Amino acid sequence: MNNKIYDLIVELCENELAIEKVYKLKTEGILDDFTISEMHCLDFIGRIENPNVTKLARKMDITKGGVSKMIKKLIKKDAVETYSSENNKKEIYYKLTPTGKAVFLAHEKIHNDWCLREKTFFNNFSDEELHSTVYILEKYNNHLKLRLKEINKEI
Amino acid sequence: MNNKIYDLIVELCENELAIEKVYKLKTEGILDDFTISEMHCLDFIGRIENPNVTKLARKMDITKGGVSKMIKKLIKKDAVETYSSENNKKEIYYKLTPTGKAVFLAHEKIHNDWCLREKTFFNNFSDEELHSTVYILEKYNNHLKLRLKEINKEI
DNA sequence: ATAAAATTGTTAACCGGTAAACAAAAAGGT
DNA sequence: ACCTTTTTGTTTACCGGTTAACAATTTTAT
Repeated sequence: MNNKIYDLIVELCENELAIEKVYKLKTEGILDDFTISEMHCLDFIGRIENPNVTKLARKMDITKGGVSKMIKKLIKKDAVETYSSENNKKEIYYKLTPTGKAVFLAHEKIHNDWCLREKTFFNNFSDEELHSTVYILEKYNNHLKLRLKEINKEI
Repeated sequence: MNNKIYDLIVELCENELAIEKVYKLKTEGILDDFTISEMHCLDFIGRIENPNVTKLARKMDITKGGVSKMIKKLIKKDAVETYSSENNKKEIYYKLTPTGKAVFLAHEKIHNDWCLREKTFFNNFSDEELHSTVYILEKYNNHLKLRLKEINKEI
């Protein structure tokens, strides 16, 4: 039994990845002018307080260089604009333009609809089954986080 | 309860992704000369019967172009060589050189060790908990596969 | 047998992201 | 106040992968 579960988890991740891969093909309207990565970036800009490249890189788990380039594109597409504080001339902050906000909202709606639909799937199971699964998944997530720390320490 | 489980699954995927991201940093020896993607490709070449670009692309779930370029690199690194059949002058097949086999085996060992270690983690749970989780994960994997088919049909 | 259709592998231009080097600005220690 | 260290954002060259167009070969239909 405990042999099967890990394989199922691996398969789960593969399935989620495959779905994310084709997901862009479903978007329409204003979202069609933006890639998934750009939507993702706009999403973070819309949620973080005074976002700059460094904060965004940390939250998005990609490099500063990657964020920097993406922001440039988003500015060119008129979805993002910059602002800065008076007492710090090094940091540059970003905020959504009206276009950016429209993308943010459209993307948020799709995401929420998707999550809702996925969550209702789990109504098919008994409380006991759900409880056990939540228990195991919580433990395994903690385990993975420890593993990640281990690997980072070893380097 | 069924609200929590989907969030845990999302988190699980993020954790697995984060681990895969840093994993390369742990390799040593002959594996150091190859990237994770190259190891992954060698793995498929070692397992598929008469692999050609098309078969590999299908199994690896990437494009033929992507495979074509990667193989070129692997040939240059002397990990892969080509062969062909007499009754088909269009298809090109690939096989591992001794170097490629060495990488294949080293990578396989690391992978097996990792899987084994992960699997033992689930010894910590009761049969009942494991049974429920396996049940739900199996159902959810089927659900995701259906979703994937749906999305592909819509396009 | 031959013409049309499908399949195979390659290439060019691009996308999203990385690593490393860099200049500019800020923070800290003395 | 001054020098050192740290932090910030950008850039360059690259990696892995995609899309679309392409030539070559094979398959299919008639």
